[in-house]
Amino acid sequence: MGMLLDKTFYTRTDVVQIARELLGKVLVTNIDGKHSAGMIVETEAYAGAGDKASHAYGNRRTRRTEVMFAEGGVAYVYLCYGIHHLLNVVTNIADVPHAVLIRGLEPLEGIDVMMERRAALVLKPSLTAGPGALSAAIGVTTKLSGVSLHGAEIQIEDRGIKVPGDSIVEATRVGVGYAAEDAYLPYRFYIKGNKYVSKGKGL
DNA sequence: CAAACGATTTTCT
DNA sequence: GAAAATCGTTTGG
Repeated sequence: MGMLLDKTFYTRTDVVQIARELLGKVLVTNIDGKHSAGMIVETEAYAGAGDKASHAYGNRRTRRTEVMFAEGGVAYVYLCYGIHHLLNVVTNIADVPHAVLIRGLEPLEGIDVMMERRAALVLKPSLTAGPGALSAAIGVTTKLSGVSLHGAEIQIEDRGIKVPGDSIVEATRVGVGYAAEDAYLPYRFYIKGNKYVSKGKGL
């Protein structure tokens, strides 16, 4: 219980496989002195240089995307629409900008903290269903971009939760229609029937 | 230096 | 179902 994922989990080269394996893992944060944790139920892979949907397509290297070029095992947090913080897990070896977007989380611990951060009155799936929503709930902001997943603020644990293969659904990514043919790649994974899976936009 | 846009969510009609 | 909110990053002049 509570086994931190080894660094070698993140430095593997198959980002799609990592995205699939992250389902059922537990994302833990300790931010502003507040603890919260939730099970990952939805992810999307972003395959760097060859993926038009990735910020790092064509090895585009800027101050923002620099974090993705780091060795796997750090967080990449991006601000979208000036409002939402999206949490990604950087994978692969250094200089290969692969990442996995965490899109859905099932609350396990610190639910009161999450609700407080989201100003929610009742616990409902929308608390953590969706990348911007879950980031807000667990206190992740762009200030945490680049921090290690083995550090104090953010960790990902394996608590022995097993996700049966037939409960994993493979699908196309959400909100990346601008990526042309790459928008149809089966890079999205989620746990079948889980209430905390985002609906996405065009489903 | 100025302008356009987005890996989304919420709210209103 | 449609539109607004809102600002850092990127791109062009």
